[in-house]
Amino acid sequence: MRNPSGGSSSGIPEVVILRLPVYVRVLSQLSQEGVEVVSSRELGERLGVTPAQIRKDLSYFGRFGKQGRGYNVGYLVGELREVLGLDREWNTAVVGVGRLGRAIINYPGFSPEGFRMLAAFDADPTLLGANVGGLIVRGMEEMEKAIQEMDIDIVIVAVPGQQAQELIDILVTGGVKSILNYAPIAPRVPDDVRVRSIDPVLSMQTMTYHLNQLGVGRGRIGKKGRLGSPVSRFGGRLALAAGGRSSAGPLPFSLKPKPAAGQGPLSES
Amino acid sequence: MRNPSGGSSSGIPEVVILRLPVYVRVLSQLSQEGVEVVSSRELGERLGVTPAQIRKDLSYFGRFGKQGRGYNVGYLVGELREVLGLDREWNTAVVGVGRLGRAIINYPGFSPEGFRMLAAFDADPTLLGANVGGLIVRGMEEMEKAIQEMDIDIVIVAVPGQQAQELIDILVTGGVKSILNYAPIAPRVPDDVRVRSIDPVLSMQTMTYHLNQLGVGRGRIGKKGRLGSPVSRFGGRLALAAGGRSSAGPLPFSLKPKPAAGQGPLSES
DNA sequence: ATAGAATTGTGATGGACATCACAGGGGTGT
DNA sequence: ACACCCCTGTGATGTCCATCACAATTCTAT
Repeated sequence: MRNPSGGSSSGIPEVVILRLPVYVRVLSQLSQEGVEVVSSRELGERLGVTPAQIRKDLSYFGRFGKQGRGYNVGYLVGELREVLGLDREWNTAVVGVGRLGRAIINYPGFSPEGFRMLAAFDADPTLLGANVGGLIVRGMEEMEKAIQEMDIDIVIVAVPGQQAQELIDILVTGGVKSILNYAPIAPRVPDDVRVRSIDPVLSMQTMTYHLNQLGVGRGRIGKKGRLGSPVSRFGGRLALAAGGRSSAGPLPFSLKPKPAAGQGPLSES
Repeated sequence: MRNPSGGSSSGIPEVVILRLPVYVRVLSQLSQEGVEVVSSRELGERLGVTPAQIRKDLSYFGRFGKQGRGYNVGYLVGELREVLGLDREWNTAVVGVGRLGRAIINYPGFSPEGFRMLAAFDADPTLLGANVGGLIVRGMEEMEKAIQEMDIDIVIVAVPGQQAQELIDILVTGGVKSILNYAPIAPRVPDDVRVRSIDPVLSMQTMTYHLNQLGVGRGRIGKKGRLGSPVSRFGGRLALAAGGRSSAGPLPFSLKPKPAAGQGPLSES
């Protein structure tokens, strides 16, 4: 495969793309505060990122700064918004109109950012025709056609885990290229499809490791009990005072699925 | 700073910790399906990860497998749950009981995983005393004391962005070491505090970049308009047919905040 | 004008981590 | 009991990307 790393086929690393929206957000805020010029150092302090990283990230897309001075906030935010496609509107649909799906549809944060919620689908016939946040719930059999006709760009998956992979497969077959997945699974998709997963439980479970190392709240035993043998080894590296950093290491998964070729791996974000 | 990379002070890379919960999830599923033994190859196919990565990840914590055979599913899942602290219960509290906070409190996914929702706080006096999903909403002035008395391990932040950093500062001062942040900000915390952020809009905004490269749905112009100059450069790397992979590159932020020393950078996950 | 201070953009460097590749061990069938 | 196949655990290797460090440029003050 041509593209050994995380970048799309242009030479821009995926990590960089993942940081841009954060830059945009902070820059927009600065702009609203009336700040006209900002240096990579100031921006870095505000974000907890090194100035060098910011400069290098931006350099992938152009030369937006002025030596000795910094970046014009309004200009830079505009350029970045254009790079990210945030100067456009994007059509989205939600599949799964349960508790979660309804919360998503009613979430007021998408629309101001240019994400138009245009359709909702659910397999439950009793929901059919219901009005949820201004959308009429449609059946699954309409989905593929409707997505194409309405020119949906991004589909938000909010169905139970058991049905999620199957749904995602259908979406992929139907030509959907971007999926925001709320189901607690590790979706598999082809290389040209992008999935981001939102999974609060996973996030919590990665924090418990560090709490555990800290020796926090010992004594509360879960009801779920061990599934395996009771032997407790720990590879020899007990590491008291695990402390550690909060900052983010690179994320969970990066691999290039060697075995199941043609399939993307675990989701991002 | 001792710990140059992403790992906590033990030698275990943070990326590895971030993958473990996913392994646990798939292993639990296999266990329920009655599978008793699994090889790193099979596991890798199921997850979209190379077998070598799985073996190496597991090797940080012990030698759980058997040559020529694979891993005993029940045993492995038990060991990993112990490593992650998933064999215990964890006390959590929610701050911010608006639309989002209520959805979080009522989310049925936490409790089966051992996360006990024990308290809810909000600054809005009209919410004080209200019963939300079985929790009585308390005022912010009670928060710090209550968190300590109730032995809260993880605090979920669901307040508006403007108040989020201030709240997080208070939590940190109060000794909270793990925060799940739903506010659309890049929280700054000291190195010994862990934050994971959940930010659907950010996730969407990283996908639009690739859609844009694909030339999807050109012609829909956002209302928000450009903020900066109209000049449209693109650093020379136009990259048609951006295709690219869906798989996850490492995550957005990893840095070791060089400037603002002692502060953690952008959130994880 | 000129000196000095600040800041960008980028080649070079280094570190973290994914992948490779193989020695060592174990199971199975004849 | 032997031969064969399979699979783990891990040192060695390679890749990606964050950081460094500096030449080039711009602004400010005098």
